[in-house]
Amino acid sequence: MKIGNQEIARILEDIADYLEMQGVAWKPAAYRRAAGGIAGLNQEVAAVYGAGGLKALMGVPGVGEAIALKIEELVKTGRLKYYDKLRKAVPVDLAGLSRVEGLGPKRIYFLYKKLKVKNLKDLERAVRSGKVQGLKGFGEKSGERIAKGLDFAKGSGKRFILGHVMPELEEIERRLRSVKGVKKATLAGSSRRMKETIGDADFLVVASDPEKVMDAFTKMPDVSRVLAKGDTKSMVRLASGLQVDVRVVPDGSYGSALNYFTGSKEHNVALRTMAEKRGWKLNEYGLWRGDKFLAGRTEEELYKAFGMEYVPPEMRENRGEIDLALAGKLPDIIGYGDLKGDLQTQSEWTDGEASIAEMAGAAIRAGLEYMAVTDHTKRLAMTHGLDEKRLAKQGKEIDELNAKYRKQHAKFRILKGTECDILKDGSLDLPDRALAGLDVVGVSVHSHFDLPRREQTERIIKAMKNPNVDILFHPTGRLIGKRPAYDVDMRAVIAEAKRTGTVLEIDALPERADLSDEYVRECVRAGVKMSIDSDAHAAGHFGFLKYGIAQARRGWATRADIINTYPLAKLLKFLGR
DNA sequence: GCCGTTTTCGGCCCGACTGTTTTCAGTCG
Repeated sequence: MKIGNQEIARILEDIADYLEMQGVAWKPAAYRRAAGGIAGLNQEVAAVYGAGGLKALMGVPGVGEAIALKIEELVKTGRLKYYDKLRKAVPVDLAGLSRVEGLGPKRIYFLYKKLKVKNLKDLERAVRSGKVQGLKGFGEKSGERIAKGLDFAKGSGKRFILGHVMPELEEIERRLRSVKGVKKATLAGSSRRMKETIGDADFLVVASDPEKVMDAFTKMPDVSRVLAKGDTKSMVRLASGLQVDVRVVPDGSYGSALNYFTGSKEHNVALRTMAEKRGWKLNEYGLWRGDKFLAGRTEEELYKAFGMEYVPPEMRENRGEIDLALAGKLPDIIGYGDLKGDLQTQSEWTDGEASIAEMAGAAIRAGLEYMAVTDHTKRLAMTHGLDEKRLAKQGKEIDELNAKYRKQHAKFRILKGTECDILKDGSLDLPDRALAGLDVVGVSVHSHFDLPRREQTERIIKAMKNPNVDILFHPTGRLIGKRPAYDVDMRAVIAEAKRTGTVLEIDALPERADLSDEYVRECVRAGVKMSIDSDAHAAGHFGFLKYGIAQARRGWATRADIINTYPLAKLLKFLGR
């Protein structure tokens, strides 16, 4: 009965598609905006409605009276008569069919009318039997394209985790830069904004010979299909399934094009609206007053022309950054080189792959000054979690390593820590006397993910109240694409963190990215400190830290908000050690 | 259907690419 935000957003998207089939103007866009507004909410729609009724629903971006009434019906009854009626008239699997490349609402409707295609299975049959080819508007190529799109749609249509695809994207950037005649080549789009997941990737190129760029791009070894190849724009699908686009733009428009293709769409729309209000025009070719070019060679120039501070890509979501940039009051967000240490790492003492010495070596190479060893505790038997005795033994090994660093006059220091399990009742997996002897105590949930919200929240809060506890690791427990966050009242957790001085972690492991950017924002607002940790289980994992920093930047965190930007002495003082 | 320092009407981003179009529709980003 209880209906979630994603479900409501999906229904609104479906309604948009149905309206588009009928050729209705503007409404589809309105429903899609509302769906976006719902999907981006940090709170359950049902809770919003419960607290403030219709009025509160209308406060959601893109939701007006008519859509608020529909949401009310959905929340109250779990159904929507208007939607049921649309669906009955054209009973097709919209979500499935629209994942097929080249199929939008109009063609889905057409195929339903002509061939009674309702889902991917029907479509496959229709294409195989050659019924699609020859229909008005569908030729040989269309049939081929749909057949190929089908294979892909059946498998996925999913989003990609940033940290998983970034190495390949960086490689493509290098390749593009090495093409003869290329002056500039840059990753744009959501991956430049460092969103935790991306749907596709965009590159922008300035080149004297665009054709060469297109040839090189479409012939890269990891390209599985060329979706389009033109003079200024090409699109390919990689073997991984990721779609990558490249555009060649004139040098004089590089900044405005980069801005345009970096997005977000919402940020760009706000900029464009601002331009229009001043009687200017902004597009991917530049900022114009009539025929006069005002700016656009670089992004810096563009923002300056608006009288704004430069807005870092990670902040471009139209969540208030534009007003702050206009006022010259953008926060000085943390930079990619600002971390001095890492406060969550695992070693071969439990489920890590490397010895403490090897991990420390990698941390030093990553430019860090300290690293906490935080192996699991005994409750996680499958990782050979540490009990009090083994923890003490591990402490000796760390003392010896630190003594060696001191002798070598190395600045590096290993901190004794733990990732102590929070048990079902909120008590901890190690006795207080063991925790008291450590430099840094992290706690986390690894079991009983399905407790009811109140119980889960109270469990976590109880652990935070233990005076030995410094950090709550991966606070919501989500694994992107695999497991949702456990049901926990994060507002209450953040409030408790403020009260107890508990640090909330931004776990940088790409599939965790936990806290999310929205929660980082709330912590910044609440004055709750955070740490950015790699959760490294191997020497190569310190590279994840940059994704954690990105998440912090997307949440507008400054160095002061992140405790492992502090030099060691200041950190130890903060931890009360 | 939404929204508002052009506010209760009249706008709403629009350019590129593809296929099959004889001048443009559909899709995508």
